[in-house]
Amino acid sequence: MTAADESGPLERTWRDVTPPAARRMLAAATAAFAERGYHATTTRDIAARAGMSPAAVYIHYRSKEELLFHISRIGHAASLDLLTSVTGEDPVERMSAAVAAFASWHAEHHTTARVVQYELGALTPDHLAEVGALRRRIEATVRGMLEDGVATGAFEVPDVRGATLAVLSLCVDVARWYRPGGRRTPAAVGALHADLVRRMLGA
Amino acid sequence: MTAADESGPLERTWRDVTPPAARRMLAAATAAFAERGYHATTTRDIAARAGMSPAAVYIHYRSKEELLFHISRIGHAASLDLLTSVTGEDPVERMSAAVAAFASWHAEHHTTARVVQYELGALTPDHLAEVGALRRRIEATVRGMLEDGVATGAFEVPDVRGATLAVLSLCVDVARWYRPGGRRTPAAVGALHADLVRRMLGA
DNA sequence: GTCTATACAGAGATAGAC
DNA sequence: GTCTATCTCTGTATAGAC
Repeated sequence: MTAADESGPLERTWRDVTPPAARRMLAAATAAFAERGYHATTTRDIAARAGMSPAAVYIHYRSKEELLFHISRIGHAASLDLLTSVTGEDPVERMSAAVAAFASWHAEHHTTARVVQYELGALTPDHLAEVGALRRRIEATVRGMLEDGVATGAFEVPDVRGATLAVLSLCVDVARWYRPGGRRTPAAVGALHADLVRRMLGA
Repeated sequence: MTAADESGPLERTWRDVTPPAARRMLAAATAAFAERGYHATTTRDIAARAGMSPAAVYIHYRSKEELLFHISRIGHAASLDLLTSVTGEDPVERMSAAVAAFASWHAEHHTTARVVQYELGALTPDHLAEVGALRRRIEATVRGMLEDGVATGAFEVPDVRGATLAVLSLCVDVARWYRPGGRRTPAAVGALHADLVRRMLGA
């Protein structure tokens, strides 16, 4: 699949971005930023991947950083949605479902996830603040699930904040090591991590 | 502590690098790469942090990438040393000591660790291959400890390779979120992670 | 070994035609 | 909205004096 191909399931992240040219640019920039990093990527790279001229980048985005910001905001919102849409009576079940979804998202969408997790430093202070608010909600959601389980006695952890950090670490780090076509499918990564987290939390 | 200050314990990583000017440059480059990323760092930044002229970078290093390579190689070797120097009869004790050491290293030396873990993509193919060999030894060392524990029945894990990946994830990701002056000391991070890993492995 | 000065290439962003 | 052409600045690396 090329960066400009929007038909695959991987590109449903940009579904709501219009017009199509802006969406292609976003997908192209995500691929480029994930592969080489924000600062190593040139606006010419992005334009070429999107099949357009170098100047076309600036039709829909004011700057290269604004492109990054949109990717980061949409990516953070998508992963937050994933966590908040988890349901279930049992805290252990909720946590398992959340970890499976979150970890497999970091595998399936490892390009977007890499930009989301590792390019925060390239955002302007204002944009970083906006994304930071989403990140705090993500952390609070996981911590809430953990506290629920501790309250019912389903989890047994000495340090809730530390355990929250560890759960997020396990999932986020998937974006660093995951390679498509490797030993594990995204679903398998999710299942593996859900199991490891259950044990880590003493469920 | 400034980047050029070599007296602190944090700078013992570069102890064996001579002459002193080359060591200062390495420490300055590490600080800059960790703070802003390799590609966002200019050779002028590095030189200024080391208190020298822009051209001084090229007295001891052929290129900016060579500077990165030295940091990466020394950093990888240091963290591998940490793991291989762990001793003890009991596999659980060995794993706990290894995780505590490895995780706390990623906190204490979070600047070096960030360069080591997140700037591999900026290395030339030859340099990446050399560093890759060290990385495989690091992974094999952790996997070996895990297999030892499984053999004696001290650990109970369904997927040894997956668990190895998870143990490394937990430790490596410390370099991403750790901030000095935060809630936890490096030693506390090490202890927390050693405990979480013990439980994750069913010890 | 270190400096000042600078060559050369490449990057982000804009102008103006279509 | 998209293109071609280009402006301007910055960045890596080198030359040559001291």
